[in-house]
Amino acid sequence: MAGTYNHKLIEGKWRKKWEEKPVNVNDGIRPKYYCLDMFPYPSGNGLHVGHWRGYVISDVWSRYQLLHGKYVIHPMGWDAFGLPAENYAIKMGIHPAISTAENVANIKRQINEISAIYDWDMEVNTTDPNFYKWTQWIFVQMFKKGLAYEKEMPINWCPSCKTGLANEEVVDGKCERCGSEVTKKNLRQWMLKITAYAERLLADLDKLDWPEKVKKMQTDWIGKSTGAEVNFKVDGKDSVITVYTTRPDTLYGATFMVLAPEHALAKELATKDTKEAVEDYIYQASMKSSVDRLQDKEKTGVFTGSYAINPLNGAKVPIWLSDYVLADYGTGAIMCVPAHDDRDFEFAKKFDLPIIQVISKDGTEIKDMEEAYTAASGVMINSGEWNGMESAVLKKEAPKYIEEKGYGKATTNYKLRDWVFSRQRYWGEPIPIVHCECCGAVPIPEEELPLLLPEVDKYEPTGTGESPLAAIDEWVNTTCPKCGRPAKRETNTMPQWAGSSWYFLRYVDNKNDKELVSREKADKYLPVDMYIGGVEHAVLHLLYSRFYTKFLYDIGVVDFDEPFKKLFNQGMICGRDIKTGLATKMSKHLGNIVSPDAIVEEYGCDTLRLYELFVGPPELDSIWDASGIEGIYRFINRFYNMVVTNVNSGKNVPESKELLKIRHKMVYDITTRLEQFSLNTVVSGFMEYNNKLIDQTKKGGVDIETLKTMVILISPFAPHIAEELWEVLGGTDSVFKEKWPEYDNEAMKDEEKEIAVQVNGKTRVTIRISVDADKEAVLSDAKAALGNRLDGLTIIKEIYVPGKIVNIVAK
RNA sequence: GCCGGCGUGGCGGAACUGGCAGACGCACAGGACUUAAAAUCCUGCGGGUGGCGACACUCGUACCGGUUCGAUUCCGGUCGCCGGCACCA
Repeated sequence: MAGTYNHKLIEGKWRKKWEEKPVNVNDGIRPKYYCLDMFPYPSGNGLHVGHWRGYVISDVWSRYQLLHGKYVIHPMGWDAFGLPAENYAIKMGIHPAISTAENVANIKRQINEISAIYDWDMEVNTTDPNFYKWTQWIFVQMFKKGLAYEKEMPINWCPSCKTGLANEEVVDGKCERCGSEVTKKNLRQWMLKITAYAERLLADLDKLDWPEKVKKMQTDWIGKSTGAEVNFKVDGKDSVITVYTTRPDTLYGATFMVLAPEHALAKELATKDTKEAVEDYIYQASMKSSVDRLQDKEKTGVFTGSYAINPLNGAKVPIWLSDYVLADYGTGAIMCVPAHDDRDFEFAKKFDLPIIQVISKDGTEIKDMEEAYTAASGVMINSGEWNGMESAVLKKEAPKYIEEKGYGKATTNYKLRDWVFSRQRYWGEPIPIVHCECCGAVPIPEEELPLLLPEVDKYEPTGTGESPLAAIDEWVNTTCPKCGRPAKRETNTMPQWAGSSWYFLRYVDNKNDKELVSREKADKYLPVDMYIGGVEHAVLHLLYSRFYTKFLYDIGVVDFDEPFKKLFNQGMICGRDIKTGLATKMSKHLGNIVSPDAIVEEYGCDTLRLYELFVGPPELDSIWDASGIEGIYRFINRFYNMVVTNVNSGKNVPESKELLKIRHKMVYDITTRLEQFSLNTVVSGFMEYNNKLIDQTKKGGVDIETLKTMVILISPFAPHIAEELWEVLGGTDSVFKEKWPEYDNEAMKDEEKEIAVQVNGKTRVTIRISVDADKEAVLSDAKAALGNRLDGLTIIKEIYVPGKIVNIVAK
């Protein structure tokens, strides 16, 4: 009987049948369920087993929804703009469109090996003009609403990629993509005003069924703080300096003020004596890269020679410049309270500035402070009319007070910055703008979209801050759509995020040439119910997509303002570093990429699907260890043989109480584990129940209904063998036309149970009890089972937790 | 530095709201079948002590302590690893 399972025959047979007759079709009646994968970048390296895992997880979930009577929207597409294809073009002289198409074909072949229920009629590709037409259209809408604007500014510049980067793309002062140190460069940039949505992006996180970790990362990234802006007059001048503080309660403790070197007033605050030093400091600061600025541990600064007046008490405080104050956050100027802020304390110590304590633990002043007192609560001292107040209370009331007195106003600030949206590279969506001397920046009329990416001779970035498009005169020179006079095209392209920020909307209406998505289809099929992908997109892609969706909601394209209701982040599959043996990311460079192709060939798709899940909890990183595959393959064989043996025996075993109990428990276990996304334990559950049913087979056989139930349960995980066995069990149509089984608590109940009997918390024996036995009966059984173990002990307490445990406390 | 998460056999990992720690699988060992091997099937498999023996006792979920009849689970502290943020006033 053994060895009759043939994965090649079975998988080939069902793949063909599904192709002829898909199992997931839209009949217009079933409710929709949208289960989305983060679409891949079509890399030349192809897929490795780590990519597979995410796609297996989403397919299991999709098929599970299918078995709940849903029409599952489960599409796939390609995030195909971006640097690797362009770098390859520079090296090999092959047009990115060609290498991208080759890579797409290869990866599509690999994805089909998964046998997921992807609907390829919905396929999208961000580099397809029919797709990027709408990426450009969104940009034009944003421009019209004032959300896309130009700005000359120092931006993060990667000297290796020769392009500007968004803040989010700079990691530890280095380029997220290539690891080069990021410098600053003054360039005219297109910006998207994501800050206009900061509050909504923050508040609406509450609506989402997302991992807390991701919500927290977004919360931190948005970085909301509340406080007050306070106006300080400059002594002897007309100027006013506004500072932002989250601790207006400490205003009496402000002993100096610091401005960012880039602050507009920095130069004019200098006096005759300080002019040279001040200008030198400003120059030095402008030369520093962001990395230098971060790495300087020691604080630097220079006194301007001017003083500011504290509006509250009229105190004269010196004004300093220092690069520890950021120019682009708050007002670029701060009041310094060294007694209660670590950074101000350090600065005060270094430059010997006064320290005044205004919050105290118990009303007394600390003598010779050695570090700032940063505790959030305490009693106010040295603070005039505020003395004796609780600082936490004052912190809340002070902004109002400051506003009433006319010293400033209550303010909210966000760390989130506007999004640097232009890239000086070739392989991206051209920004659909024309620069006209008379009319300024003019968007290309919507009916002229898409603005096609032209052919170029050289893909190489110029390095001057202009994209290769700038070299194509006949493309650059055009006429103004508004006044018709000669004008020049914008030559920057969009970042890779542009397409991925909205692609999920397009799948459901990918051939529409009138609209981005019809409102009818959007209402019917969107938004995404479940989004599955890696945690590396926790801020970038997921924040941008939320921003785009909110914008499209505001202009009436869609009727929802959050794109992804539920999010699941799968862990990475790591390889081992060949030298050190340590777990590490799979990479071509390390030569430790495991391709799924050979595994599918040898063991089959079902085995690999199950193994991908069995390696560990889906949300955690796992290390790939090929030796475990054998175990799954053995399990599939045993399962196949178990079912076939029972069918061939011709016994037609009736469903006994025992079999019924196994069946219902099995449905309960598998369903609850699956609902909790504990997919590794679902697989081990299949093994457990298979072992039980093998026992039953030996004892006399298993009834058909139980076999059918197990086949349905396993079908989302191992669809080919499930279909095959469904047919063996007499099914005439696909197993995916069935309903997910339900369990009955009554049928699952045990009449008898084995429980542990403990003495002083240590298990001594186990006894079998009837579930509805009363406490006395159980305790007397337990004592009898313990026998002479209680001899010489005095029983202090007897505990029986019904159906669980007996514990006798004795001395 | 701040904020999260984690730490269980030789290995991957289980253990639902505190209730028999180590499910399931890998590796390993022994046995059956076979002329033999592979495959398959059966048995064992955290450490220690005692016993020919079924077994008994004991330690054990990073470490120290606490709460509890009972702690891998809850609380406090220490160490280690991983992730996020990092002069945001």
